[in-house]
Amino acid sequence: MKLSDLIEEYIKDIIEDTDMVELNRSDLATKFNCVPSQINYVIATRFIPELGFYVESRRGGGGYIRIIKTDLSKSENISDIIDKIGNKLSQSVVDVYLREFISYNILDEKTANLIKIAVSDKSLAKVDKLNRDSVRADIFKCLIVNLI
Amino acid sequence: MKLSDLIEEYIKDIIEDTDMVELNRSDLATKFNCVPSQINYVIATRFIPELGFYVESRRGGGGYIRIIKTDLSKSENISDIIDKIGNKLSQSVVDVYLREFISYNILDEKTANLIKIAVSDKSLAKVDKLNRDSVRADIFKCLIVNLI
DNA sequence: AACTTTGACTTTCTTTGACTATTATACACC
DNA sequence: GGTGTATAATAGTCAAAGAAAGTCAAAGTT
Repeated sequence: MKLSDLIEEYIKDIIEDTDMVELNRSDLATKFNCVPSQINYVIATRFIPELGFYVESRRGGGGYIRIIKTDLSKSENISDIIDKIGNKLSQSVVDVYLREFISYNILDEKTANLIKIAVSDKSLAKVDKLNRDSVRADIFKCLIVNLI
Repeated sequence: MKLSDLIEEYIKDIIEDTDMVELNRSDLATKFNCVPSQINYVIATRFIPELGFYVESRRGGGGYIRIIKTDLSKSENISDIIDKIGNKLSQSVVDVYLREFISYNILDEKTANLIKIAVSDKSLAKVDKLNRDSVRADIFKCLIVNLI
């Protein structure tokens, strides 16, 4: 079995109980006798939001990598939805998606409204216009992936 | 290892009751077995005005460092809170706000989590770093205003 | 070709220590 | 007793060193 797979398994075993792990990158690297960046590789390829993982970290003394499992129990094909969304989104297309999600009971109205605000032009006023639709898509997808 | 976190926690424990602490820098440093300036570091990074702390001090004999917490729950209304937030926000400061909002029942956990994701570095990956904290602040404030 | 492993380089956060600034107190002098 | 001055007791500042984690591309595998 591949090293990355072993590391993945190791991490998932820990997460199983509490839906959360806090790793020390270099310790883990030492444990598996690999370079630290291998850990990043494993995380980047296996603990992605599409699979229901949320990752946060801190550098410096006492640093950590924290992986949180967000409950995916509902739909199985979020990644299909995400794929379809693409990497640019106008405000009006967001509305269409949200209405769709509501009608399929994927989201409730309150949540949908919150998302709408988060990705509105008002929220993104400081993002330059050329970039805005792709930032909007990022936030939108991040939210969808983590909410559904 | 995470000395600063310990010191932060220690101070916050004391503040909790009375919304105020008066510290003796060198005693505290001795207690935590560190150099006095570490205390300044902790204060400078964790007890900032954006988070509702006001710090005053005096040197010389009988000197002190006094940290006063200006309670969010005492804010008259949302606009006070928004004002306090300022126009730049790091991810970690967002976390602190969200925890605070939860503890004052201003937000429920689910909503807070959604906001956290909406303004995470992951969502904002395409916003260039110089701008990111101010975009984050915009989205955050927009959401707060519309949710509360 | 796609996936994995490795390593050099970067960025961020923390700890430490030398040096500086301010305030209180003790003591001398009138 | 008031005034000025030295000394001690604090706290502040800043930069260097240390401790993680992140990035990215080259090399290796399948």
